[in-house]
Amino acid sequence: MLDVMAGTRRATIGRPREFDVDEALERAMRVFWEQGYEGASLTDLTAAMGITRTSMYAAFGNKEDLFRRALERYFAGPAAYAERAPEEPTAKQVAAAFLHGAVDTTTSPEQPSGCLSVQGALAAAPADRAVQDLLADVRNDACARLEDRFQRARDEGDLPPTSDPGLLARFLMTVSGGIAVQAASGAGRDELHRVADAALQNWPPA
Amino acid sequence: MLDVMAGTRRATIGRPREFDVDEALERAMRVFWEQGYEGASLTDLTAAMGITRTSMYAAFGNKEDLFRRALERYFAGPAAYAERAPEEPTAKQVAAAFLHGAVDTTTSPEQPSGCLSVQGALAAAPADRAVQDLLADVRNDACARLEDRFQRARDEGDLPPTSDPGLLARFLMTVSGGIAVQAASGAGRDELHRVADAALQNWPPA
DNA sequence: ACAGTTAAGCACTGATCGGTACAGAACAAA
DNA sequence: TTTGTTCTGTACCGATCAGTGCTTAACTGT
Repeated sequence: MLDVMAGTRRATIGRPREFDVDEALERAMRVFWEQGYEGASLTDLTAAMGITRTSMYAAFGNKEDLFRRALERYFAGPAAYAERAPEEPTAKQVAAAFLHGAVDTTTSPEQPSGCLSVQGALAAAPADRAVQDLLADVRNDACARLEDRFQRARDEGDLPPTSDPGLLARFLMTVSGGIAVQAASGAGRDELHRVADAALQNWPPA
Repeated sequence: MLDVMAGTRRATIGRPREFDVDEALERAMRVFWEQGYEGASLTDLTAAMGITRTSMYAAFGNKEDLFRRALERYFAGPAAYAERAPEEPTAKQVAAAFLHGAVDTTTSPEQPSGCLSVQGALAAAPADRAVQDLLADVRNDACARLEDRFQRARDEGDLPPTSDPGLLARFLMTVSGGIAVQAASGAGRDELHRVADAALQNWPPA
């Protein structure tokens, strides 16, 4: 039997869902963001989502799957700066967009402090290795994107030939991770913007 | 009744302890270091310490007290660089000792990767607020010590009058926190030393 | 020998963890 | 109305959490 409808939204048969999946996912994302993967219990999550455990399992699979979806939403929304920064026209602008974007996202007054992927990564019980590996992949991808971008910048003369694209990328990842830690510890937005500026002060000239 | 013996070691009456408190504390510290405060269960801890739950409670109080003791041991031992760095003769040497010390401690092949106080801080269930506050105090103390040191350096002409001691201190805390995140994610020691050098490259001249 | 004191070890507590069985409710197709 | 399908809510599962009661063991002082 050919499944010609694969990928299309099937006509609604059965009882219709009574909650908004997107809205529920948004709220779950915030709980994970505030409490980390392990710190967020299903009771916390479903209470914030406004649905029962059963509905959550039916809609998202399990806690790990829910976290995956929440993480996707995080990088598509609040943390989109990480993927957009490499599109800036110059290497220095890429770096500035990356760091200042990190500050804005981790210190937004309307959102939890800190970074979902950093919070999640450091709550490290060996049991949740799958989640840790997922987060490690996300971070490595971001680092690789920056490195590729700086490699291109060097090829184009936007960075000096002596510069090290991998080191520059790792440096930005390190500072942005530190910004997330500081933000989670309560550091202020203005202060962290100044820290970001300080980190960018010795950026290689074009 | 005057307790003239207060503070002195009472003669050993009763059954003698069969384990070395220091050794047990060292092993507990490593478990907290690897797994964070919440991630380290009493089963994990006591198994590593080689004692029963009962003995742990009798000797240390409870899990939170044990963590406090482990944290003290951490900053007296593996993370002593944080308190020793301000003793360096120049501001730049202070900064270098702080960052490279962070790299050495968080990437030691003989010890867990990352930083105990960062790992513990970001596993944030609201229930353990006492532990989070404790770790926030520790971090703020370290930042204040650096700031005082750089203030003195500026007064002594070791830093230019235009430099901002608070910003320099916060910058170092941010980078060292980022180093801890990178180390926990598996970044290599040599690579992080290069990142530390990059962060120190634009340090204000004397 | 005996009382007093402290530690060790087993078995247990109530609470909470992630996850689920089951029954009823709400829809589409027949 | 009946049947099939999907969602909702309750009430529960075994496992694990931090923490303890109680007995027994090992020591000191008398």
